[in-house]
Amino acid sequence: MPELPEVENVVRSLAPRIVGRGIIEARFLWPRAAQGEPDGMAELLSGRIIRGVRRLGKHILIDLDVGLIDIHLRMTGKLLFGEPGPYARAVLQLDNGTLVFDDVRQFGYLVWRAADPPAGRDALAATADEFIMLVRARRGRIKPLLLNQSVIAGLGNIYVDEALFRAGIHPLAHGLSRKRLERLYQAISAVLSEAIDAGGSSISNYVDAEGRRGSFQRQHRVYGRESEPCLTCKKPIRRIVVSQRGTHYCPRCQRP
DNA sequence: ATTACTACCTGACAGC
DNA sequence: TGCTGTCAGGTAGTAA
Repeated sequence: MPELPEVENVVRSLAPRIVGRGIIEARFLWPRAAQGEPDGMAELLSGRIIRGVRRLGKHILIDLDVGLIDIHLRMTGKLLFGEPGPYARAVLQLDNGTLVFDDVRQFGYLVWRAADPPAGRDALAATADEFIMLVRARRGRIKPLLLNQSVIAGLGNIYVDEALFRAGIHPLAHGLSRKRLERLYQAISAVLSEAIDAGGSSISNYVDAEGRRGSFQRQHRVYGRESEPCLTCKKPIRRIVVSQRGTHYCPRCQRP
């Protein structure tokens, strides 16, 4: 579920409670959350000191005195303080409390790594020139390209649809001009920073590490608005499938 | 390089 | 109340 703005809010809510703390013990309640190495991971994590926490694309990276923890929430992962519930997959006992990795669908993971995971250029960190170069080096349709984390990291289904709408670009467009890519870059930067400021989008169950929901879902212009009137031209928003993902766009405002 | 399809999972919701 | 099918903020693997 979480994309860049949600992960950013998780990181910000995590920082004041975990940076500088020690990890007393790590327990994996679901071995696959440790990518099949629960004992080894628990061993590597216990006794470590947390030096910092940051975001890379959709990854949460917790820097330790030795290596780091790489957490990916995938669709339903959450990090929460407090007692583990029925969907707890891993528990970090810190010297000041308990951090629980919760994940209904069990797609996410929490693993120790010696160094950062591979990732494309972070969508918020990229400059306009970098963004344009990266996109122009590829041939395919714009939506699948923006979803490809090894090119630009952080965008997911909601924010791609929202950014393409704001830029007036059809999700299947390709070979875009420099001018249209500049407009797309501005749209991406704007939608991501507005969403971060709104605490992210909580459509069903996203919450940050303090359990707070976001409110950006109220500012979605196309995502989840199939058949509703376009906020610009009143034409009904259309839903198609692109890359096996529900894709929302305005057939009048977004031309190929 | 790009696309298409399957798989990993559970839960919410619509329609019968 | 079921039951069935569809959908979901993601990504890996495999094949064409």
